[in-house]
Amino acid sequence: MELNRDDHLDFEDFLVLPHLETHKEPAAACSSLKAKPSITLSPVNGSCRDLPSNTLCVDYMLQQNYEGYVMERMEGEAAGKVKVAFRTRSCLEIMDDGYKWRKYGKKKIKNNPNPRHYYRCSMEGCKVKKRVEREREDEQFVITTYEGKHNHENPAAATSLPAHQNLLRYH
DNA sequence: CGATTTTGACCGGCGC
DNA sequence: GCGCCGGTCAAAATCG
Repeated sequence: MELNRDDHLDFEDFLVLPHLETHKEPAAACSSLKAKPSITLSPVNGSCRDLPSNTLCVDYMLQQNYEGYVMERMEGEAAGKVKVAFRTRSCLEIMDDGYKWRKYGKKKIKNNPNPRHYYRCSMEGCKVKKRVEREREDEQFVITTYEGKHNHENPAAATSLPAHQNLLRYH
């Protein structure tokens, strides 16, 4: 099963509101996060060519914080679900993406001194999962993975603007 | 007092 | 079959 570039729309189902100005970052360590993010998608480059066929790598620019993300279409029982992983330069591991998350696990992963955190969407009946871990080699990067699709609106988007308008607002 | 976090236990898949 | 590894459970602690 192949993915195509239009599937990037699913990304917005997970990370609707990258309003980093609410993160209260320590000013000295995270000055690069102060600017409001803008989002553009650029063409896939060659850096991800070893990925299996059910994954798609897309470059993603969040102003001064470079992102790359990988989408994977699940097979078997989880068929139809999409997994999205991306890398963030951030000194905080929890980013406010507009959804409410309940933590359900923490695990030390082999070859990584930093623990991995497991979250589930706390909305009733919503099975979306998220995991967050800091990269081993470069501690300034955080890897976030979303799995599944929300069965409800983003609560933050519902109280203000539709999701795509929230994105536009920061351009 | 309800919701969430913490934390070790538990469990299932996989390689040997 | 066994042990490692990553993911989840669940009871107790903590939070608001």
